[in-house]
Amino acid sequence: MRQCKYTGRMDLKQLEYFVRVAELGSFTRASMALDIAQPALSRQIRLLEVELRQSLLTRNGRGALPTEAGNLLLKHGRGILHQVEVAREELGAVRGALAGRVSMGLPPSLSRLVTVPLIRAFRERLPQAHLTLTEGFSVLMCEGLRVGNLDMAVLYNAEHSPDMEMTTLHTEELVLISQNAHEDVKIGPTGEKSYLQRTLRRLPVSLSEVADLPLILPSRPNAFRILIEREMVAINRKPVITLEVDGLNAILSLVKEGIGHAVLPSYTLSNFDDSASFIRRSIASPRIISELALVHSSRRPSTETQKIAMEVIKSVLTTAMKSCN
Amino acid sequence: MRQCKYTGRMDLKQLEYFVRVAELGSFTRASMALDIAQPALSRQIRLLEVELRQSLLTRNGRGALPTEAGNLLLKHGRGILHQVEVAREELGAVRGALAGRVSMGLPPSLSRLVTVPLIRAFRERLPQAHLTLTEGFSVLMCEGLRVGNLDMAVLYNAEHSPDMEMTTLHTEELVLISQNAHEDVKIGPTGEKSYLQRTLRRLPVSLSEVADLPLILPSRPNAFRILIEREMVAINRKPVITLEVDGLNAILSLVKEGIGHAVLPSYTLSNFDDSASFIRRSIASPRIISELALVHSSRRPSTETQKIAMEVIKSVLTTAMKSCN
DNA sequence: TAACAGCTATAACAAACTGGCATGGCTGGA
DNA sequence: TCCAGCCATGCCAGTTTGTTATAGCTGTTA
Repeated sequence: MRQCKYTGRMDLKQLEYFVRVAELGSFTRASMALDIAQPALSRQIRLLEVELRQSLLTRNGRGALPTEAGNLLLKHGRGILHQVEVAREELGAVRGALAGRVSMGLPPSLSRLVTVPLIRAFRERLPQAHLTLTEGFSVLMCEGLRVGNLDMAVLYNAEHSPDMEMTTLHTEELVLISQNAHEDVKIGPTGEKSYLQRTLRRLPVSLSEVADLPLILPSRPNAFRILIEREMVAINRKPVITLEVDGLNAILSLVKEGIGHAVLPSYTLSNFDDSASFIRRSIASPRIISELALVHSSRRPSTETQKIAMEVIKSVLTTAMKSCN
Repeated sequence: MRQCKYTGRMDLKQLEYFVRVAELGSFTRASMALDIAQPALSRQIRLLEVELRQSLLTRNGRGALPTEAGNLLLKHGRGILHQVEVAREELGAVRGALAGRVSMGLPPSLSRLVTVPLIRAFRERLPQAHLTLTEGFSVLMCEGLRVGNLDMAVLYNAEHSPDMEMTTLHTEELVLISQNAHEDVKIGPTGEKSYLQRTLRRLPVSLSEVADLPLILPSRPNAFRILIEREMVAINRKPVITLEVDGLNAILSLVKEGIGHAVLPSYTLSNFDDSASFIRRSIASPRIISELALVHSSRRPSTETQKIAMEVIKSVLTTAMKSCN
């Protein structure tokens, strides 16, 4: 007669309810969105809290906000629900052609370069499918992959992990990007005007020379930043960081003003409209190699649609890279 | 009365059941493993098949094998269940260990006194948590609290506000701090050498007397400055301000040189290395009471970690105050 | 081939779960 | 101080889930 061994296994329904409440910040609004009565919501959330033995939302007179634990569950909950959605769609895909949803993460440095061709190629190859592009920094992307929010992501210098499967898409060396100074040159301590004016445009510099220049770098834990610092340490130097700026456009604007130099993959200039304002010099001895990889979870199966999406992003990136060296 | 808009949202329970049956290749064995009756399993699987509109298992006389769709769902189901497990584990971890981050603001006058014991106590009580200490003046702290930069702050004479919740930590009267003049005394217009040398060390002065002395005060809107001026106005006097200096060390250095006198809580001397160089006199009639309060936003909910952090800062401050009167 | 052994499906019933409605209490704002 | 908005609680009804008993099917074996 007894029916339940464990009363209250966390339920997809509860998870969905919780995510909605947390997102809308209110039981009442969520109850309207979910089209159920508010007390039912209150109870389901309460049950979830009881099962997990901690409160997930702090209620106040004007709504509810997630607690720390709540935020954690929110992340995972979104991921889980996304996966369920993917599974359901793939199972239903027998009838339709290649429908389904793919959520993909891209680093901001690539977004301008590949977003449009990517979406175009995607539309062509998988017209029935639904693509979600998310732009963000590596840390966020990894998190998204881990909890299941993202199906795949393009990352710089991703670390190997048993949970993640990765394919290298492209390797590129970082270059020194400086102001293209027409008149007065005050680029760095070593900059003699005539020297610069004549040969700067293509002359490789050593990393040690770069260490003398005032740099504008993204703040940690940005992948480029870490890479540069690591290489500098290897030659017993430290970068002179004039400014920490996150955001490529901002960095390049500052470089254009002559505030400092940047060290980036050269194609990032294609994010910027007037690449004539800049000088690119390759960095030799040692070269700084940045690796671009496509990463996806090895714990979760890829749907057919996702496999094709991976092919698409690969080919788009390859051609995009070729077109701008 | 109607309860279900969509009857049969694929359920984690169903998913788990299905995975077990598929893995064990038998309803009966799975029913034993799951510790439920076999007919219950049969029905749940059937419901799943109905919802997904395809059969997932081919039953034969000796058990059941997954169909093609079944294998697909098996892969996805395993991934989803794994993710749920991860989520549950992480939430359990949060519950046990108090992780989280706390950012706390301190007035500069306290920093030297409490920073080290505070961090030590914090490490001990909340080893998992991340503490950010910010030192700054009241105005900045208030702003930080308002915009959410800071979770809590220790402030002098904070004004009450509906948005802020405050607990008084300590009340202390301000004292007159002067140069400990061994030889030539030129402390003030009223300073007779013999008088000072004999009784200065403990003799209370009246506020009116203080109003005659040349003072070194912080510039407005410093909390002490405002407090002193307010009290002076109350007795119809105005302070004689020789210098406006922000920064305790600077003020005390100047006092040590005999440039003027300072009016501060007596424990501020512990910021300074050689307190022997100074004379402290309490100020009587009226006493100037400075109130130290712990303030945090009443808009935002406090996490458990933050609550504990508040306890920690309270106790650290209390013991620190006791140790230097 | 017929009986058997093992497995799954169905039926009937009980307990529990979920949702709806009415209501109460709290909080924040006018 | 009152009012409006929001969440919690109590209670009821419909549905779901599990249990037991039993029937039907399949492959094996005598």
